[in-house]
Amino acid sequence: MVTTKKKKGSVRDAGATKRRILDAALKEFAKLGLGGARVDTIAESAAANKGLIYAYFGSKENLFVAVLEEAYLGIRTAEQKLDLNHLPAAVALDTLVRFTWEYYLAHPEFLTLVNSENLHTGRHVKKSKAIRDSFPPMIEMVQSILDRGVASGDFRPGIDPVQLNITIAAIGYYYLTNRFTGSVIYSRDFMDPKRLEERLEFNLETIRRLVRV
Amino acid sequence: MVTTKKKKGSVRDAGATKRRILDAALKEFAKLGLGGARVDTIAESAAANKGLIYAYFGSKENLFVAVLEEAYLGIRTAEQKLDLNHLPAAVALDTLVRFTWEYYLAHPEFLTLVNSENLHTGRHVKKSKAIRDSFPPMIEMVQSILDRGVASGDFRPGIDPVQLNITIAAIGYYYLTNRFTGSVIYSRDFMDPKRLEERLEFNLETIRRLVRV
Amino acid sequence: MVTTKKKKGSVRDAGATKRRILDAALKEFAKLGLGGARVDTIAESAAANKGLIYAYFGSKENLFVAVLEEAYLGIRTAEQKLDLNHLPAAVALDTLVRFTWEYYLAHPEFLTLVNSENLHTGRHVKKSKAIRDSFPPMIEMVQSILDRGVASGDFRPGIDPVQLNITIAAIGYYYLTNRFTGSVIYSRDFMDPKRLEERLEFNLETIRRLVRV
Amino acid sequence: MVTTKKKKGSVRDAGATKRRILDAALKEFAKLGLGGARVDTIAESAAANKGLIYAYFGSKENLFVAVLEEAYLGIRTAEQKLDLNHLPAAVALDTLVRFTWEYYLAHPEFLTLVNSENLHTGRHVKKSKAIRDSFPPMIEMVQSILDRGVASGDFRPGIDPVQLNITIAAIGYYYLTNRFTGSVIYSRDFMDPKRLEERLEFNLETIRRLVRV
DNA sequence: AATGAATGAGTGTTCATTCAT
DNA sequence: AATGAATGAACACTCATTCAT
Repeated sequence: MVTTKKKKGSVRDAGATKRRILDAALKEFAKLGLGGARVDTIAESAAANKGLIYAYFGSKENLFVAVLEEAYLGIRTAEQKLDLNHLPAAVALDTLVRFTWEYYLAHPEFLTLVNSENLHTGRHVKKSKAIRDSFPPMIEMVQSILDRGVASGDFRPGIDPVQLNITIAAIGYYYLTNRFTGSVIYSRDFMDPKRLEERLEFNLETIRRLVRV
Repeated sequence: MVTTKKKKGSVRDAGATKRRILDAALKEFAKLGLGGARVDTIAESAAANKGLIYAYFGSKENLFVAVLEEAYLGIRTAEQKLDLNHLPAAVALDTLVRFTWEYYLAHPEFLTLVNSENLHTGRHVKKSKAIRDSFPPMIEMVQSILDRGVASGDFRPGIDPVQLNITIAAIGYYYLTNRFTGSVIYSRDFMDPKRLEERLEFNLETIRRLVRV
Repeated sequence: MVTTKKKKGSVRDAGATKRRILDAALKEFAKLGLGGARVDTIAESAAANKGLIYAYFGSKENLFVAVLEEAYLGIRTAEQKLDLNHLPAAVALDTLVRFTWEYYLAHPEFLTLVNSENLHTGRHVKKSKAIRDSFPPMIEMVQSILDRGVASGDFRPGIDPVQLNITIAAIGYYYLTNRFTGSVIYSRDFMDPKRLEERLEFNLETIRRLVRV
Repeated sequence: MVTTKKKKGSVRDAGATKRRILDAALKEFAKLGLGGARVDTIAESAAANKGLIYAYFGSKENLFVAVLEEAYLGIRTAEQKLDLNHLPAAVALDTLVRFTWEYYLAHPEFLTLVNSENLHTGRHVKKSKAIRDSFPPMIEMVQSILDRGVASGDFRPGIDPVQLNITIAAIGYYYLTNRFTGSVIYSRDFMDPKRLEERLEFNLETIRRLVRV
């Protein structure tokens, strides 16, 4: 039996090629934004042909949407795995704050992608039903944590889960995306491990105080 | 008799032309970032010749630095005018939180500029001594508010003014820069006046709770 | 049935396109020098897209180096074909003088290219190992002619082959590159066939007298 | 009596300003050729305003003509001062060869200017009656040297003074304008004092042998 | 499925020249 | 006589996209 001949690493495997393109695109878009990213660079670092990008995704912009979608689904999926509903409210909230921080730290591309998308007025996110659909469950989960905390007497009532969620994101996100200007302006290395630990603690305290009675 | 007006607004006044260029550049950079901004567009909307941009600023990048510098000094100057040292600590802190929020709301360009600068790893901010020098006094001011609050028994001790400041910025900044994705994702109009008011209140509460004993 | 011809001469043949670019570039650089040459003009007269020039050569300057290299190797190759080592010394030297003259006449681009390169202080020639390596064999050949001439009693000893070579080049080169100012200044048409013939004879005599005992 | 007020070194002295412009232009044109020269650079290094260049010379090209004219007249004037008619033919000819070499060495700008003018097909030289008129006397002088040499039995008859003159120029000019490519190609420093001396001797020998009986 | 040659509309930047003062 | 602000036409180079093979 004859096996199909290969060239380079490209195995005439549409799925694998698509995967490599998405990975390369994520890196490129994360590093340079939608406008700054170069299709040539993506093709090269995906060890794929430029034409394939157009065959599979149609345009640079569509590729960006695909990448953005994967990024949003990535964080949502990881979040769901936390299984916060089985934890006491206070622990669940701490876990969420910690998870958010650590996810951002491990996936700085996510932050740049979201920034880039907002620079472009959210034009692409609007198109993606997958992204829009991924959020309500998350809000519900936060709501449920809040409800349980109120029931247990640990949390004060009346907290808007959306506002809370935005704040949890904000205090991690801002520190990390603005780490470059921050490091210069405040004369501290924002990425020093000690500093990162310190920031996480500060954020945990911020959220604990925000919800407690 | 009326003095003869020249075509466009250009009256062979270098200062005025520079001003128009800076204003136009701020808008363009804010809307599209450093990479996405077009020198042609800036020239056109400044009613200035493209060559003049190069005569006065040397390069698109230098122009960005000039704009960035103005933007940073703008917020710093406005902040100083608050004269927070003459207010009771709790009032001063509320004022700072409110000011930060309102400044961001009134100057959304500032946020995009900072985002763009961070996309470019803070390369330009490093070059500007004016920007670096503008921050220490601000930190001192926050420190002084904290000190007074601790002295009056209103605030708990041991709060890092830098972390506090970052958090004050974060909870406003994040909501506003990510208003486009936010509006889609959370299915609410982030810019609705009611929502804005609500967010400001939430932020005030967040910071009050963070510092109190 | 006739095979369908593509528009222009571009048949998606990288080699052919490169060739056309080099040919067009040679003409343009020869006519206007490195600084005066226009990439657009080269692209147009090569019936190639401007982008391809950059894809293949990287920059205008690199293209110039490629052209310069071809030009130098062209004259060196033609010289080698003369096979002077099998001729009596005096004949060989006459042949070299005549060849040099005729090559310059047939390839005036070579002269302009070298002038342009010297205006740019030889910056590009330094980079090209191919050019540097092409000269030593030529000097050896001239040396060998001189040796044979001395051995046969026709030439005087002690002549530096490099100085001789420079002089052979000089008396042809100068007349031809400066033919425009020369024609005006000396009120004669430097390119008149009679005049050219006359100059060649004068040069032959100059070199014969220079080497004879 | 009131003396006119001055600003900088600019004395509101049309003559002096013109002089400074011409000097600066000579340097710039010599270094970069007509095409490569920058009007701004000339203005700056002449400590003159760009507008003045246009007021005095009309255009960059006219300025080039003025510079070219001065350069040609400069060498012609220096040549006349040699007063070769009072010297024995052989000495006069040696003196001319030596003078030509030394003038080129001391005024490398002259060579670049002439090269640039030939790149532009002698367009400007044609316009200058002053340049055209300066040559016939020189040819007559060479003719007279040749005549005296023939009469004294030192030189052979029938030598064309124009061809001789071209050769005298060529053997110096070529070596010097092509000193950059030459140094690379022949692996010797063409500007080393020893080498220069050696070349002059070689040239003197070349011309002596060319004219002798 | 995959390649790489080819395209055209930009993009930042430069520069000779003009003109109001 | 002198200045410097202003202009517009280039210019080298880039890049998303298309297409023949």
